[in-house]
Amino acid sequence: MSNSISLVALRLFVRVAATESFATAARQQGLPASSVSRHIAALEKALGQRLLYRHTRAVRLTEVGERYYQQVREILDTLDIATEQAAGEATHPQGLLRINAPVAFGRRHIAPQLANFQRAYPNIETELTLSDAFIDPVQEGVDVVVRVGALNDSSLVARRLANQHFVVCASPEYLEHWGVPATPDALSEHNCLIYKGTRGKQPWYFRDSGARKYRIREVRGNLRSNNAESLLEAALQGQGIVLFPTWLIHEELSVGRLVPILSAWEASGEPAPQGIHAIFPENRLRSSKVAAFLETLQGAIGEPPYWDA
Amino acid sequence: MSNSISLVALRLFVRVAATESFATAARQQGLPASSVSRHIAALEKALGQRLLYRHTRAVRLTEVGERYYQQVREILDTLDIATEQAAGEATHPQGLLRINAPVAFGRRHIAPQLANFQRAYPNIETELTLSDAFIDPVQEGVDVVVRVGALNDSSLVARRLANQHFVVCASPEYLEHWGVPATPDALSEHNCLIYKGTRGKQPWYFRDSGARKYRIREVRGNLRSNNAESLLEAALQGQGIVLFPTWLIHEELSVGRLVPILSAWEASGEPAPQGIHAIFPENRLRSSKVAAFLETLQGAIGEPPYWDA
DNA sequence: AAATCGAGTTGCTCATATTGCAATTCACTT
DNA sequence: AAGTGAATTGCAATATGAGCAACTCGATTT
Repeated sequence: MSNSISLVALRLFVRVAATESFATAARQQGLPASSVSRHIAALEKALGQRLLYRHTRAVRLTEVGERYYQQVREILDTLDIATEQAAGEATHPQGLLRINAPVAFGRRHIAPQLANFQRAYPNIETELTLSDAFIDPVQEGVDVVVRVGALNDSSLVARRLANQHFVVCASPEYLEHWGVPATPDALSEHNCLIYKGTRGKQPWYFRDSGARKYRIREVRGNLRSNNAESLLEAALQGQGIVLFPTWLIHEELSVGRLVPILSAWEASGEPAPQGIHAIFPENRLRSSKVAAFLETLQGAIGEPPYWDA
Repeated sequence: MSNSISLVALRLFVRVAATESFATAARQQGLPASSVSRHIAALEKALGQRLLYRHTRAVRLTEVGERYYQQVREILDTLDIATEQAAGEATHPQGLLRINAPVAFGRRHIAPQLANFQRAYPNIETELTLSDAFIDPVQEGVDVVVRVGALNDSSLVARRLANQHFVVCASPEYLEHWGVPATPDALSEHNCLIYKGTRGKQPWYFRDSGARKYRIREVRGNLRSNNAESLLEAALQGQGIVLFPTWLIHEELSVGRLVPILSAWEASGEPAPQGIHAIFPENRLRSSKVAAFLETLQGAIGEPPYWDA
């Protein structure tokens, strides 16, 4: 009987289905796992159908569970938006806003804005998590995810917050000691600190001012890392030359602890320009909390972004 | 907080909004009025918004209430359909099916079919209410409404169950005593029992077999009623001539208690052919209960309907 | 003008459902 | 073979909703 179904049960089901785990669903909702178990059981009993296969190690949706999950997720989202609107939150947004961002970008450009944001919207509680691994907002139950660089898919909506510019630079001490390279080719004579992530060594791209295509320039050096801030640290200590997006080093550039070089060329860490995006499930598009946050953030960053101005 | 909202509260809110009354909503859901009051109050508290104006005599939706009502109604319908599907009811429909039909048609052609239907779908509980006043399925919380004749609006979906044919007829005794009119014009010499409903006296229409348009023929008589079965009763007792749809009198025709006359003409109680329709909210379209019922009913009626065969 | 009626709300008690914790089971990992 | 993480089950404390009755308020009736 559809009358014996409870909203919490549906919410929990969606969380369990998204995370494929009773335990993390329980944690996300701040309930004991036992409650989750029982709610799901009650839901299954009400439907007379098994929604999830419980393997010891993993939880998998059954066929009907899969269909039901998709439908219920959509329904709950719609309900939440409708409720939010009715609650007048469209004019005075309130509630919990969960944000996820990359560590470096989040610390530099999200966290500092949060105070402003909270002041403008005192009824919004924010929860900022920083992580560099890609986060699926629907799986994690997060409202907005900020990502730098390429977007893979999907059923998610992205909004460009800013464009990304790279500069080649080094500390004054380094340049004084080793000289300033005059052309990209000259970099082969220098110690270049290279980012090496999951996609291998990040090549350095250059193009003449005004040219359309970037060309790869081979560079070498004695330090590679998958952690940008370590490379930055090394560069500050005069160990070598780095290629970084401006949002990461605008502070160091402005106080002169790093000096841009090769300014006659445009450099990049990507074969094509990449932006900084906010990503969220399609349904969150109309959430006033998300809208308010993005509006504030976009406004604070500006166009061009303040770190490039 | 959208988390403190309960499904029952939403269901009750929809019922209250549809009926504009706490009391009837309570009755429909089989709950004490106090519970309804408290659930609505809780919902309003959760939203921080008043959804309904309580005037002593009537309950009216506020502006936000109106919007929320539309949205929630849609959401609940969607949820119910999804749940029904997940419960495997698509293959084995079950649950409660609420049907409303006009008194005369319902008694003759719906009620007798119900037994068959119940046998075919033993898990469906049916609730048949008969009433001649037009019923809004969403307001009354009914799944299917059967209506004869013109459809007014609306946001509802209609499905034609059968076409309606009229015949002019009288009892053998009447015809023996007063003679058989040879043409429609001759009716002016006879006692015609006329239906007089909310739209005034129902005129009688005739056309030659094959002609396209009906023409009104004035008729008179000493009995008018807004109740078809009273006229029928009078006709059976030899009081006069009646014009009725075949579904109403096929029994009497087949046993000879009424005899059709003027068969060379096509008669009608409406200026244009009118059908018999099943009406339901758009969302119920995909309800397997409703689908099963309509399928069974349509099959039982046949094409042409059994009362015309 | 007083009385009545219908509709909604509020107070109170009782039954039921839910929570949270502890104990148990189970399958996989070390 | 023991250990671990994840789900389920049992149980006591608690919170929640149902149901009934009393109460308020405004409109219609007498």
